[in-house]
Amino acid sequence: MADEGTREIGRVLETTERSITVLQAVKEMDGATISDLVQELEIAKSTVHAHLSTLQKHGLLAKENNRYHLGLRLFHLGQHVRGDNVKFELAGETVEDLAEMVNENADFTVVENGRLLTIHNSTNPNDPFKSGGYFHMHSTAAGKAILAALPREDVELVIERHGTPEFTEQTITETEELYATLEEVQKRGYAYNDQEAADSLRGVGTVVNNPDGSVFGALSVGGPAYRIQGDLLHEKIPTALRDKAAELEEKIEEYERTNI
Amino acid sequence: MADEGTREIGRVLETTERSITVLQAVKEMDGATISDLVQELEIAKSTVHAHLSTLQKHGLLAKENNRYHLGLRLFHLGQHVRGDNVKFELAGETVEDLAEMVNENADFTVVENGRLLTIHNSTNPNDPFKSGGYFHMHSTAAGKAILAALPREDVELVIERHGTPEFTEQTITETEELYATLEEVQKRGYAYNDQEAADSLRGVGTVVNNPDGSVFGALSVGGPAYRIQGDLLHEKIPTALRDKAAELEEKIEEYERTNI
DNA sequence: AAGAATGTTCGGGTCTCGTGAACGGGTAGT
DNA sequence: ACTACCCGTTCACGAGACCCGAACATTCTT
Repeated sequence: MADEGTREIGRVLETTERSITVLQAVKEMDGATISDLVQELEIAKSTVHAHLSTLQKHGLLAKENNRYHLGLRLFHLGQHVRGDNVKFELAGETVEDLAEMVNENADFTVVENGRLLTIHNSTNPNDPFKSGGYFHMHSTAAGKAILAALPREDVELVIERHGTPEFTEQTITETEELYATLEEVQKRGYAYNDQEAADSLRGVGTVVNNPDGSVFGALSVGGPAYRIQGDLLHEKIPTALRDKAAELEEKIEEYERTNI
Repeated sequence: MADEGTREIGRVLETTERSITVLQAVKEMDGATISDLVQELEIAKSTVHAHLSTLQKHGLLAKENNRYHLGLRLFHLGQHVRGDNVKFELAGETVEDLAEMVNENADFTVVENGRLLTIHNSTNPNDPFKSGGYFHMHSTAAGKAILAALPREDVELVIERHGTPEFTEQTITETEELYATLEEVQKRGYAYNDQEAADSLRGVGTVVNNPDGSVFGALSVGGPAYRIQGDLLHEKIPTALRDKAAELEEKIEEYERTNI
């Protein structure tokens, strides 16, 4: 579950990599025609065509009058990732509980390639942080909670790969300041995000560990700064997070004990 | 959105196809080692290794002590499919409304490669029909509602590709009987599923069309047979479905009018 | 109706993919 | 402790697939 073995991989197939590049480009352009892709990727038209055809044949892309979009099979595969992972299911239940307890939006996130990926969130309809989105770690409560639990060298790797871009005036962009903050987080047991990712948004997050002590992910609660303050921010949410994180870790431990 | 252009595709890249085959196998085996895959796919070990490395490098697969699983990037991509499609978002809202109206589980499904794919469902926690799953069309209310709206030749294609497997004693396995049922559905405006997919489960479904008249997907409501009966089954649910389907079609029409 | 732009098909040269065999690491069993 | 086995990883080479450019088909515009 941890982000293991990410460096130095054996042989790589260039054709498959190219197909993935095309897929990625279609995603980022929110649908594209062949000509769009030829311009964007600077690959011969016939080549792009072949990749698109192949991906379409398998449902990874869908074609709608000469525009290609991500295909529904990707949705199926994506749901499978989450649905067949008991630990994620348990985390989902915890998120729902947590959101109800504090009456604010809650979510569960994991690290993927040095960024935070939202696996579950309590979908108060129309909230901005839908599951499936990536976030930087240095500017979120969940991210800082996780970084504080990782060895220094892993933190360095994350920074090296994604930097510490500034999203608001509050964003921590200096690595020394970040390390200092992480030490505080470590002592406190949970992390704050005070309008560091977006203005007028606050959050609190705490790490969730695997039974073997490695990092599984993080639970966090967030919302508009005018609501997330005072007793709620400093007492109610941290307590709820602590309890629910401990509960989730227990559930995972029990599951692994009985099923492995 | 409709299942267009599925037949006869230009050139196909064998390397990419092989990678997709490996991905698919990992999914179906719910995680696999290299040796598992060698045995299953009958491809040289070094070849499997190269494909796995490539897929892992891009996050499509994840490795956990020599076992490969579907990677989190697939989850990200899958969410993107649904999240960036306004029509799906609108359908999601409709599903929530619908579930609340009738106080039973509701869902929205589309056709993908001749099968039904669940895009949204009203997640009463722990229900069995999570989104992302495939179902046969001949044995579900939503599937029959859609088939009834398609030209005969498309229905034939679906049957040709996936057959009419028998899930319960009630499943319609004879094509002639299916065609007769579809005509009834057409006249009635909605379809029933009386324990045809699983014992003691009933459902009602209706088609949702695009503004141009093509099929977009289907709304359906289902639950245990002891609850889904009498007035609820024959009046309340059909009425709610009709209203909500019409409402959804209007929203889509309005969206396309203002945004295209 | 003619032209422009875009999607699709086709053949050949080059580079990569697939393979079997050898290597290395870890585990179980004696 | 040692060995034998199993599994994952690397390597070199020949066969064959991929990438490209150009020609063809199709759709939309002027």
